[in-house]
Amino acid sequence: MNSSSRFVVATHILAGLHCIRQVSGIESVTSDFIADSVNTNPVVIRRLLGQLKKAGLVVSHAGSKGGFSLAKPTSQINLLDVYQATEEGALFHFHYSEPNKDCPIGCTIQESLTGLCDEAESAMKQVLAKRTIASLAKEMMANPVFREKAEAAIAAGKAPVTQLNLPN
Amino acid sequence: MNSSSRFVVATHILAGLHCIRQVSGIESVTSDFIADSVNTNPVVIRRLLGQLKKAGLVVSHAGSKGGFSLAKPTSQINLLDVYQATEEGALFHFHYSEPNKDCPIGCTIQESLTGLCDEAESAMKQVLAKRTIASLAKEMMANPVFREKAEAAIAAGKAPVTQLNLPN
DNA sequence: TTGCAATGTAACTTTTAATGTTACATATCT
DNA sequence: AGATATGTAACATTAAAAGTTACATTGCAA
Repeated sequence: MNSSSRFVVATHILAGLHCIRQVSGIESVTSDFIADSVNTNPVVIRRLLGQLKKAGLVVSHAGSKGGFSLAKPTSQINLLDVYQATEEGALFHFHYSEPNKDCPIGCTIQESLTGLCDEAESAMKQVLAKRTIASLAKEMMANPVFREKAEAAIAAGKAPVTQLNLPN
Repeated sequence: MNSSSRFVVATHILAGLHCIRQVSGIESVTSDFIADSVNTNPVVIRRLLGQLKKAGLVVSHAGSKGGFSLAKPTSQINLLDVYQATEEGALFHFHYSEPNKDCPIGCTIQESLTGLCDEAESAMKQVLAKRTIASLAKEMMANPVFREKAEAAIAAGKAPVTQLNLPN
């Protein structure tokens, strides 16, 4: 099977860009700022955002006042887009060392299993395709914890704004 | 995401036990024999079969003339059983280092994403649940390559039998 | 036009999980 | 008793992900 947390982190970032824009009006965010939220190294973030950029989900601006911003409306970005942009290869790993070429079982299992594995992977992807970043971010901002943490950040002077643009 | 080829290898083994019994009448197979088909080390096989044994899919017999055999009809073993027995943990990995506890996004993304990831994982599992080892093995034995390799193994004196019990 | 603040990326290190290997205690058949 | 298995601990190897350092490049702005 495939192995990484890139999909989850990328989703975190994209939903974050949406929330920040909604709440503060800020469009462009640096890799340092994001790394602080995700709790990792800025280079890791830039690498990941490089993949999202290739996929047309974000744009970047180098230099002073630079950063990353969303390339299109988040209602047009679904979680399968994010998955495809960040995770590579098939979900199910076949053997590292090929099965014995003289064995009737080893020689036929692969063909028979591949179809089923593909089908299982597709079923998983169909679920991801049904949900957008916009919908996810909306749910997050409706969570009371969101307002609470955002207000705490402002009170601590750690937010780039002093006013929250959140309903009610 | 989760990462291993254990599910695929375990499926290989179980389908193999079915095919061997069907073709030759042999019920019990050693880890050495299996390792040769899978092209790996016998200890790796014994470890994996230990998991299948815990799950009630195979039984083992120590000592001379020992080996592994199926614990129940392969029509009663589906691929989800195999998956659950061999792969552990959730399909989607959340961050290794927890997101920043003061960040409104980091604190809310997890709750919102978990539901979706669970749903995607379930969709994948439902596909696996629909297919049995019996059905998979039947398809493999219907593959012309199966007969071809099996006859070659007999001709080379590498098979434990001299006659194939295959239709036609 | 100089300096600062950002991305882009190469090179390297660290960490983790899977897999492979060796060794040996234990079980069981003949 | 001896041969042939499993069971499993301990360790080695490999591969992928993630983290880190360093620096070239870009672009804004005083």
